[in-house]
Amino acid sequence: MSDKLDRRKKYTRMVLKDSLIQLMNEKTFSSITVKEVCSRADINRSTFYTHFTDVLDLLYSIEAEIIEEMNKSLNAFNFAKEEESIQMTEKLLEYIKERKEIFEALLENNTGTSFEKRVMDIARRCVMNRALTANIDAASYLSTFMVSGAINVIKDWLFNDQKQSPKQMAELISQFTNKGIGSVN
Amino acid sequence: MSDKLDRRKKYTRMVLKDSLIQLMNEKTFSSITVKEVCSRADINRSTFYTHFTDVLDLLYSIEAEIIEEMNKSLNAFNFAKEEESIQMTEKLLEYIKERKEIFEALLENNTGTSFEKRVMDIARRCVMNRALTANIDAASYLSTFMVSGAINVIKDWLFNDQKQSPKQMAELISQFTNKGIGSVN
DNA sequence: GACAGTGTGTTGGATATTCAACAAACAGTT
DNA sequence: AACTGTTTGTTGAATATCCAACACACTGTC
Repeated sequence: MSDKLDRRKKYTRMVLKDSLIQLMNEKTFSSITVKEVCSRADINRSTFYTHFTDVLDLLYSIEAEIIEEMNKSLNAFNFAKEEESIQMTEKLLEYIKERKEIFEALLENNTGTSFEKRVMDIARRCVMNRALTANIDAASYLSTFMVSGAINVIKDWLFNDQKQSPKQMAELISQFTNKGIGSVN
Repeated sequence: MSDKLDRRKKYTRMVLKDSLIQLMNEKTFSSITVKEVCSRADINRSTFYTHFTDVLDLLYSIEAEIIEEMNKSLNAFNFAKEEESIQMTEKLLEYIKERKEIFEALLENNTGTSFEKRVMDIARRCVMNRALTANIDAASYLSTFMVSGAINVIKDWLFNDQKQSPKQMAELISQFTNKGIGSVN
């Protein structure tokens, strides 16, 4: 998209995001203040407000970044050969695992909506984005929704289990679908 | 000193210094360009010139930072108890070791002046600074010059040997002086 | 020698960030 | 209820950085 952002803007947003992710690893989302995020990022508080309205807004922008990243992964996945797909699923799982606390924060901040619904919402938005881009055929469109088939397994692994490595998980999931996370082929 | 620098200035100088140190680990000092330093630091080249005149100037500012750090170490060292001194020497040696490439660059860039002379020059400047601050007695003043007694041992360790750990070196040096790196006590 | 390619300093206007200050909302204390 | 301390948005002027452009010097190549 608008990839021609000023160096300063890029940097400011990056450190603010990093700062929030760090803090989410240390305390609950609702206890994190704007002041705290800024002081850790070493960014003036007034600058924060030129980019984001509040901490939740910042969180959403991180989420948007994740969605973009998942989009790329899913896109690449659908066009990958079968033997590469397990490896790609593994990478996607690693990516999700690293951002576990963000999903937790989104969950915490959306009381009423379940974790599954929330993740599916993100997945749906991925599909929307992908549908808008060209060269998306019906098969790959459908395959994205197949992710939901594995979502409960992933959730369990993410928040309860974690006994398997991302690699092992990727292989496990590939047994349930015919191609990694899910594709109708 | 002027510790009330603008956040932006602090950041800019920091990343430029880091960038140069990184590059010095990869190639010779004289082959490093301003453009290169800036591009790695993700800082506009014109901004570079508002802080430093050229790459050598940047290097000197790193050196100045080191000198300041050595000053602190030496000051603390002179007022430390005997049993703490070896430990402090060890820390100082670790600090020097981490910045080995800077000394090399300074050496490379001062053909004609030997390594020993160069280090002694730095040491002298430390002493000058310390002499300007209050509460420096003759003993601690003198002790700084005692560093030179161990300088050849350190040099050998730094550029040839490196078989001993900083801890072992600190103990070794303490055998040659009566208190760590050197103090008349 | 003409030429293309690259790094150097420098400039001016556009843009982003800082800083200090403010009023307002809120939580906890006495 | 008054008080203290903290966070929140917001403002305006000061400051720093960015960016694009420029002339210049240097290097290697045809």
